[in-house]
Amino acid sequence: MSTYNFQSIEDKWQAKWAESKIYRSEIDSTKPKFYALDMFPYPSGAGLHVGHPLGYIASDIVSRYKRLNGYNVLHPMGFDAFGLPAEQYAIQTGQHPKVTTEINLKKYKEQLNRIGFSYDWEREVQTTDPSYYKWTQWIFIQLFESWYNEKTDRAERIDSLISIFEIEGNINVVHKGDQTASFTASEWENKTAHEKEGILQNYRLAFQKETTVNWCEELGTVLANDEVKDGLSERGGFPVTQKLMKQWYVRITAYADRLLSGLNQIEWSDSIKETQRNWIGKSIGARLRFNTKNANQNIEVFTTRPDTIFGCTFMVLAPDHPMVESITTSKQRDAIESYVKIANNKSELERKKDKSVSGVFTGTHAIHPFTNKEIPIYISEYVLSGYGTGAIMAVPAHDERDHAFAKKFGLDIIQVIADPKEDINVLEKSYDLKDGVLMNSENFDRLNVKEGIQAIIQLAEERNFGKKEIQFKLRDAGYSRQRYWGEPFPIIYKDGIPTVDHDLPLELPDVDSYTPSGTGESPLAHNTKWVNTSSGKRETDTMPGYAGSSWYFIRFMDPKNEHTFASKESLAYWNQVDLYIGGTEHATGHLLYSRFWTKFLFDKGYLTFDEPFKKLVNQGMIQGESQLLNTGNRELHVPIEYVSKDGTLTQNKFEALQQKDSRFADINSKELFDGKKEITLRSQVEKMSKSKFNVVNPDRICEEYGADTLRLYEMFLGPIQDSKPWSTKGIDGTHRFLKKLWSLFFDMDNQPRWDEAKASQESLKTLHKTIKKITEDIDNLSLNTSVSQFMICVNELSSQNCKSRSILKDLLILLNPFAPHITEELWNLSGNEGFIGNAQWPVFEESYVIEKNKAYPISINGKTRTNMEFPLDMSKEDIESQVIQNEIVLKWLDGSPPKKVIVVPGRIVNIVV
RNA sequence: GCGGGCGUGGUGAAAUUGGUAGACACGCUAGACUUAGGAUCUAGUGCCUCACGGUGUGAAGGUUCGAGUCCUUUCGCCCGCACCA
Repeated sequence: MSTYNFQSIEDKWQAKWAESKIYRSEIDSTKPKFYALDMFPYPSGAGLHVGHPLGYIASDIVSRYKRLNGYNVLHPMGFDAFGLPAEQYAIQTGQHPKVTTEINLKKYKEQLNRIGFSYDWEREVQTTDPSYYKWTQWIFIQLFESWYNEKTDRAERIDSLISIFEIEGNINVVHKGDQTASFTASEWENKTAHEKEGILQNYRLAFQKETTVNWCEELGTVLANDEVKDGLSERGGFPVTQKLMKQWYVRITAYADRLLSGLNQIEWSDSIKETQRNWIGKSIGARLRFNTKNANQNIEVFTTRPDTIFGCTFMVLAPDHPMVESITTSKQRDAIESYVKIANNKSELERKKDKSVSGVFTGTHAIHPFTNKEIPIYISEYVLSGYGTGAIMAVPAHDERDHAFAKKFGLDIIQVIADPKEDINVLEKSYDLKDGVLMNSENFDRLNVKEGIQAIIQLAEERNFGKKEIQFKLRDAGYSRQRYWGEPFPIIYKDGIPTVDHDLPLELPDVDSYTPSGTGESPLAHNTKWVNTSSGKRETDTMPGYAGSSWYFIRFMDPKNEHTFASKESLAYWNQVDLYIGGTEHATGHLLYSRFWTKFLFDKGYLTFDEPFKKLVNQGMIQGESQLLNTGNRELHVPIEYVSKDGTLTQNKFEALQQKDSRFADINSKELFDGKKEITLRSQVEKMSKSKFNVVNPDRICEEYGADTLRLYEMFLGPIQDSKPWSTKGIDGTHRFLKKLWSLFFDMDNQPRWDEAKASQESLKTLHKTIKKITEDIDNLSLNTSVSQFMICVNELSSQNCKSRSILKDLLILLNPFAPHITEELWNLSGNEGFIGNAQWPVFEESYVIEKNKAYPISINGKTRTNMEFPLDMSKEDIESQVIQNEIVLKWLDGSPPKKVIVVPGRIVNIVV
């Protein structure tokens, strides 16, 4: 057998690799390690399309390359299988989600294996496996039993906090958590167990809180902020409303600062770092207290612009601010109440859509802390209760939103910042920039904005009505889902107090129905036998999707350990993920939660690193090329398998389609084709999805061209970071390349071509150019240009009629990471021992590529006109004197002497005329 | 509105970081071999022009001997965040 029969080659080697377990990875302290990770997939029923493996191929190339360079490589794969889609599917079909998940998972694995990845499948993890989620539950317990000590700036055991309370109360405790009234040791002793737990919940890193949450009626569950897009659920696109519920939370806000600063020490793309910075949303400002007239109360506001306080002419509270009721005067009560009612009934989506200015006066005034002027207090929807203190000091001259409000309600607008560049009229338009000097601000006039902020905070602190404060947009992450298909909480309520169930794993029990109860209770609540234990009732909510995915990269290091989530030894050896490849859609979800959990486990002394992913690369999306048929009154997506390569649809195919697809059934085929054999369809690039009938399945490509061609082609399409449309047209080029490679080894009569003769200088040069380029490209993850270089290399070796076995052998090693099957086969056929994966990466030898001469481009006024070859060591002067005598140069000089001649040795000659 | 990124042939894209723009492929054109080709090989292919030559990296300026690359302005597209005080 010596023609390129990719199917039998690929089947054969995949079986041999699996049999010989050549991708098994074990700790080996004699070798440097490399941890290459893919974002593990969520196995849906649709299977993989060609877009999914893009990143997997790239990380597989790097993994194989690192192995050839002597690294001990950890390259695992697993499945994230808890969550909504599987459960929705289970409800629809009445099957247990475990069953459907297993079917999907099997299909995914088959598809992945067909592409020839070098995964160590012995390390596979599934988030739904009790031996895995045992440790997800364990980490939750660690969070529950920890608090964040601001003094040491790390998470510590809750036991130690309780000891402090017992000795001295909470007076000296500084923590990152919810505000807590101070108490002494004896006050602590006298509290009931309930009260104590209530206080501890303000400190715990996993805690319960009753708040307004994103409630999705259709899905019957609460969603995290990053699971909601524009007021609709990310999964399914159902409306999301606000609802008051008691929920579990994890205190990611305690880590806000460290999540922000940690970004500076990891190699991630600017855009994803920026997205995380935005999401964390740190702003430095001040908390200021305003007294109210008559009503003996203080209103606290958060502002980033304390320098503008002299321009504050009114205040605004969020409609659901707790003080609204108490400060509203009887005269205003009706108006306020009806406004609050309307505001509360609005869904998130309605509220976002409505940009109109509205509000109501409470009837009460506040006292300006500097001028002692009375300023009215309003409520308005434009102030959000969830940010800052839910109340603002309004400075219409320097805030666009306040300005609009002031205009509408006829309130004063006082300019307190002068624009250094031009005269401005703040009555027309607010001046929001942090650039300028203070005015109308008594003693603070002439300070610039930065100085003004400092000075006013200082004075506020001295006079005891405010202090410097930092606010984050980042919210604590909701951790409860009222659904079945997730990790159960290891929590039992004893007399209403949540206590830890240490008997792990707490397995997910069976239930009669997966349908949400609609009352906000999880389906688990139906299983009373499970819920009611001898020591109390179990928590019936389950954990969110990100619970299992936040730490899976750790479990891969030691996936079978029954005693701990991963041994100290394996953690110390495999350490951080060196290269993580995945989609950008996880920017504020998975990637942020993983960083949070890593930092937490680091604080607890379990990890020696506090950033999980050293380098992150986001692969672009592969879009589909939809084919649209114009039927006169509408355009229909034609399934791509019916469309010819040139984008036409034949009448025969169309009629076959009519039999299968009811969308086309009532179209009159004769009228549509009107005597023509085929119709040209309109193609359109859009998301690859089942609903657009444009999905290209990698199995089909493997069948028709082979996995090696698929791998090469996906890389050849362009930089992995870029999104690009899939076009099956271009794939012939990479397939042809593999055939050309084959014909370097075997001639047309299938006879071996190679010999043991010494390689020519030319071929050595081609080879070493290639070694250099491929090595650099893989290090930079510029894999598209690598494929080009391979093509150049094979083209050159072909035209050189290269037969040197040593050259061909090195070429196979270089190409192996990209096309593992064909290279393994040729390696074997051309008489090499063992697996090619055990070979050594060829060493680049500069002497082979050094040139003696250079064909200098000779340009006149920057435009290339001719080429002249000179030795590389020729002096500038000698080159110049020869160039100005050149025929073509003389023609351009047209008799006059050159103004200037620039000779850049080894590069270019430019003549100015 | 703020932030990040991107605009190069008919198409996917290269360009040693300021030095021959369009490598490598797809497609297309012509030819060879072939019973046939959706196989293989050869040549050509940015645009305008018979040609000499001109022109060309979204647009307009600028710096430079020289700009796809640097600077300024501007237009368009994609992504993220968004009454965040």
